[in-house]
Amino acid sequence: MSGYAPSEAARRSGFSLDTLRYYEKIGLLADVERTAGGQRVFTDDDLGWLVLFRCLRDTGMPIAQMRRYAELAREGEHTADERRELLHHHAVRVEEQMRLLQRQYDHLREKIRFYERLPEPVAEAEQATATG
Amino acid sequence: MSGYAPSEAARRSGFSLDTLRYYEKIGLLADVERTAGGQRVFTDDDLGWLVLFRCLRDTGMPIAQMRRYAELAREGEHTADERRELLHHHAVRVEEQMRLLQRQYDHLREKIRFYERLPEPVAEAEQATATG
DNA sequence: CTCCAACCTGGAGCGCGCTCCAGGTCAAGC
DNA sequence: GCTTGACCTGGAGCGCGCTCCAGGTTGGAG
Repeated sequence: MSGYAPSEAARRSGFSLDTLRYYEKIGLLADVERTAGGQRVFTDDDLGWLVLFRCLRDTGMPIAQMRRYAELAREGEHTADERRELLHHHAVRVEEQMRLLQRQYDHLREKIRFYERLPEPVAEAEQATATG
Repeated sequence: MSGYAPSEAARRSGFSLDTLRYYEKIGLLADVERTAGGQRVFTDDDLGWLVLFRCLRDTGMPIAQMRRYAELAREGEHTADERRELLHHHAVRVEEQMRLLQRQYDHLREKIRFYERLPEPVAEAEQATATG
């Protein structure tokens, strides 16, 4: 229920074993519990953090910022405002990222349409060059 | 009209001078014209390529693949099919990327809503942990 | 009790995409 | 003609986020 071997935590989180160890080493993941012999035992809470890190990483947050967030959370409830702001600020940048991605995707589609010679007339400067 | 100094090409393309030189060095940008003294003169065509590279890079295409595309284009018209396929394949990956980004953005928004304590009840496992 | 796969550590190395540097050249304005 | 800022080259270095390695330990199955 709550106590996963490293390989199981890796499987569930989608991070590699090395990445899990790395995240702990740099202080992103708080010190993970150990068996008497020193082997890691990941809790559901750890897994919850990993899900969050996956979310933040997939949306392009740098590790330094994730660590900042994690440290704030460890400091206690009084950092909630700062954490919310950090996430909000990140969300704004993700929105920009999404707009840019959509815009460039549209360009890409147009380029592909050019190759497929669909009847829609395209008169953009870019298409007029020999870049195709 | 058609003949830009390096600084002007950088300004128009949004790439740094170093990046422009780098792109030429690795064979991404074809050999750029020079003045008698050896200084680069970028053409409108070069600028068109840079716009394309910007598009592909912003959508996450690795440089090796961009170079492949550029080389195909230099080989001539008979590579058009392969180029179209390359772009199409990339577009598919961009679509996946957009879906993932949207999904993780939604998670992020939910997390932020949790911080703002809006009345909507959230019962996700992730929220139930101490990751907040 | 033995075996062996999974795990441990510290630290080096890597792949990507630039970015910076030293030391020298070019060219437009005065 | 001189100055000065933009430009040139080859090559080293960097920041990020892992990834791999050697050499040793642990612990569950048989």
